[in-house]
Formats: sequence, C-alpha cells, structure tokens
Amino acid sequence: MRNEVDPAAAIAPQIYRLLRQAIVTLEYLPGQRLSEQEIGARFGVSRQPVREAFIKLSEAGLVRILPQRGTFVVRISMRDVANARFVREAVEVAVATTACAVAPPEALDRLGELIALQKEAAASDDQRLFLRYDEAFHRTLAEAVECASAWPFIEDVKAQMDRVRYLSLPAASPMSLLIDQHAEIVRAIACRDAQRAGDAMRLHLREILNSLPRLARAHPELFEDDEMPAHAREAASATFGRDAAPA
Amino acid sequence: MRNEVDPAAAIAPQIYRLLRQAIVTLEYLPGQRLSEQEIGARFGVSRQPVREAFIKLSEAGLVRILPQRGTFVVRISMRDVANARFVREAVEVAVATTACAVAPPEALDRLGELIALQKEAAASDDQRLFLRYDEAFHRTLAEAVECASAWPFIEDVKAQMDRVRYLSLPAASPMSLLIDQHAEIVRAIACRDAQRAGDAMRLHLREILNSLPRLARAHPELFEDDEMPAHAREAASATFGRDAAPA
DNA sequence: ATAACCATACTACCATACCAGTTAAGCGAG
DNA sequence: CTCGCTTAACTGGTATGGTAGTATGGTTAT
Repeated sequence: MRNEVDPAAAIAPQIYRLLRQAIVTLEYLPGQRLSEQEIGARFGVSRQPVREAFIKLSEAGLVRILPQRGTFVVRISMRDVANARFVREAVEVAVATTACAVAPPEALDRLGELIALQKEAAASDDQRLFLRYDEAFHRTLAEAVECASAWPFIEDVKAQMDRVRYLSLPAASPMSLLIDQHAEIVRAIACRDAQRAGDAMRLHLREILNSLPRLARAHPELFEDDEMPAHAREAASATFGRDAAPA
Repeated sequence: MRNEVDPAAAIAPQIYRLLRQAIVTLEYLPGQRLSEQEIGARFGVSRQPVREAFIKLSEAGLVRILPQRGTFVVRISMRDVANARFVREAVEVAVATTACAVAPPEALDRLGELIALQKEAAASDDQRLFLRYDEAFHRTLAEAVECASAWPFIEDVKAQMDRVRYLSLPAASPMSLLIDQHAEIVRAIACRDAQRAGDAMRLHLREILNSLPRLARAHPELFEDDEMPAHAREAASATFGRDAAPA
C-alpha cells in the first residue's frame, strides 16, 4: 500500500481501492481500527475523501462504521461470505448459460487467451498475477453477454470472497484445478450447451465452500463466530457430498 | 418530497432516500440538474451530506456526476434496465428455488399475509401501497432463505427498474396479474417444487420486458437512445414469443 | 455579420473548522 | 483499595471555505 495517490485524479476512489486491497490481502486485520485522520495523513490528503472511501468500504461489508466511536475492519463472517457467494453464483451461472446463446466467437477467443495467461502465471507461481487474470476472466465473460454494466455489482459482492481467497493462497492452492474449471466453462459455452456451462460455473464458484470451514477453524481470530446459512450447507453437501470440508 | 429530514439521525442516507424516491417517481425528470447547493438549502442542510447522497445515486445509476459541471438525472436506459433485470432475475430465481429447500413454514405464512395486504391495496386502488407490499414480498422471500444481507444489493439493482415500474403505473396496471404471480410463487415453494418456483419467479420478473419497449416509444424524451442487449431480447422472445411487446 | 476572446458565474472536489457523542483515564470520596 | 464522577482526548458527522475547471454571455477584433 505504498502507492501514492495521484492528486490530479479523483482521490476518494483511489483511497477506496488502496484500502480495499489492504483489507483483502489481510494487511489490515479484522478488528483493526481505521482512523480517517491517520489514513489521510499517510496519503497526504484530508479526511473528506478518506471518509467517502470508508462509506464505500462499509457498503461492501469490509468495515463497520460506528459513529463517534471509530471505523473497524470487520471479521470475516461465514454468513456474509456464503451470502455473497450465493449472489455471485446466481448471477454468474446466469451469465454462463446466457453466454451460450449470445456470446460472439471473439469473446471465446479472449477467454482462451486469458486462460493461457493464467497458466503462465501459475507456472511462474505468481499468485497475485494469477488472481488478476482470474478476475479478468470472469469480467470478460460478463462483458461477453453485454452485462458490462452489471460487473461493478459483481465486483462489490466479490469483496467478501476475495479476502477468503487470499487467505487460502499460502496453502497448496489448486491453481491448475481452477484453470481446468475455467477451460471447461469455455468449452461448454463453445458447444452452446447451456446446462453444462451453468453446471461448470456453479461447481467453480462452490470451491470456496469446501475450504471456508477449514479456514475458519484454522484462523478463528480472523472470523466472526457465526455459521453458514442453510442455503450454503445445502449447496456444499449437494456438490461435495454430505461430509464436505473435513479438517 | 416535502418530508423534512430528522437532524438527530444521519442526514446523508435520508437525503439519498428522498432523492431516490423523487427520481424514481419522476418528480425529478431525466436531464434535470441537481445542485448540491439547492438541495441542501431546500432541506436545511449543508452541501456535504447532499454530496454523499449524490455519490450513492450515481452508483445506483440514477444520476451522472460530471466534475466541475454538474450532477444530472440520467435518462432511462433500456440497456441498464435490462441488465439490472438480468441480475435481479438471476438472484431472485435462485432465492425462489433455494426457498423450496430451506424456507420455514412461518415464512410462507408471512408471504401469504403480504399477498392478502396487496390484494387490499389493489382493491382500494392505492398504487403506492401496492408497490410497498410488492417490495416487502420480495424482501421477505430473500430473508426466508437467510439472504437478508444480500437484499441491499438487490435493492440497489432495483432502482433502475423502479422508475420504469412507476412510469407504467398510470396505465392499466395489471395488479391482479402480479398478485396471481406472487401467489403462484408461494404455492410452488409450499410444494417444494424448485423448478416450478424458479419458473414462476422468472416469469414474474420478465413482465417488465413486455412493457419496456412500449414505454420507451411512448416517452422518448425520458429514455436514452439505446437498445436492449441481446440477453434481454432472448429472454423476451423466450417468454412472450417472438413478437413480444407490440405497440 | 461572424468569430474569437475574456470576464463572470457557476460547478464538483478537496481542505479545514466546528460540533456532538463516546471512551477512557485520572482524580477524589468512601 | 475500590467505586464513581469528572474531564480531556479522541471519534465520525456536518458545516463552511478555498481551488481548479467548465459553461455562458457579452465584448471586441476581423
């Protein structure tokens, strides 16, 4: 987060980006207090744009603003992560199935390129780059069905999941598995097989359900003391069997 | 919009609510300029909370902020409405199908009550109340699958559709049709028939595709000069036949 | 008459000042 | 020593001031 802000551009969105990145990468840990004053001083800006960034972070569910008390990074809530995942699955499965009907061939080519780039990133073990291409893949797919204006919406929802994703990076991340899943999605769309494309996307986006309980047990200090809602348990057992995610 | 703000509570969210309502009900027309100064003076508050409300409105896609120029109510974009509808259909169909697996019986009772209230509103021809209960129905359903924390997202997406909905109110609004569709959704969930519940919700949320092109032709001054994306044309023809929404 | 220019009156954005409410430490009474 | 009150040092929310950039209308030069 050493990046400086560009005073020529709008400052508030830059602060938001930087803080979001810092929270998602666990540079700022749950429970940590974020001071408007301190953040503003660090970047050489006033409290006002920092405050606007805080508001956006709170809408994304990454911080909690307590008036006259402080702004704090929230603990990871399995409930919130599961709900965000639910929404994302709903939207992206719809994107995948719709892509079978309307996606132009050029879009499939671009998706193929992104998978190739992702393989390179995996080969050189560059996890940050890997995640960047992962995000680009999903965004490109959304654009392919002319849902570009819906992407910011997905991006907001993704914030909850990204922190978990980053937390799972140091572990043996099955990057090749995710790449295979991306490839399967593209193949299904190329075949114009809506059912298969939707199923592939659904399976892909349910991976996190497998690792989430294990991560929560491994890092209890980072997690809220709550449980996954019924729909998440339902989805997990339907996808990975009744005894999903053992320790 | 004569409601005064409560100075004891946070002002910015109140301003947002009031302005959003004014835009959705077409009290503020597309193209109209919103002045921080003027809005602030009208409600007896300073420019700062008004500015924060503007930012949220711009994120909801209801206004466009042009730095150093002004903030303007955007014209209704068929593309944006269709994309918002796409996202909402995806999420709420998933909610409906999931409800079949996890919704408790009490939730179904509450949904039934809301339908009864909606019938009363329709009988007394109170369209504002009708829309209130309509929103309550969908929110309650989301809560029934423990997706309460996902509702704010749906609410943001809904803003685009609400303006169209309000525009269609003066016309012969088939309130009874919408009530029947709600009832069918509840019946399907009560039967734990996920396929049927999803289909019912899908049909319900696609009604707007039928009226949108007609409204755009009837009120060209309110609409952006754009077209529905491919996924919306696909959905309309799949649901209402190839010649959907004639003049 | 027309086109270029400049002064003016806006705008949004950022910085600063002020306010009310919360917290916590320190002091004094029991 | 312990408990309770006071008070000072925070917080976020709001109000206000300053700055740079944009539209506009009148003026001047062509």
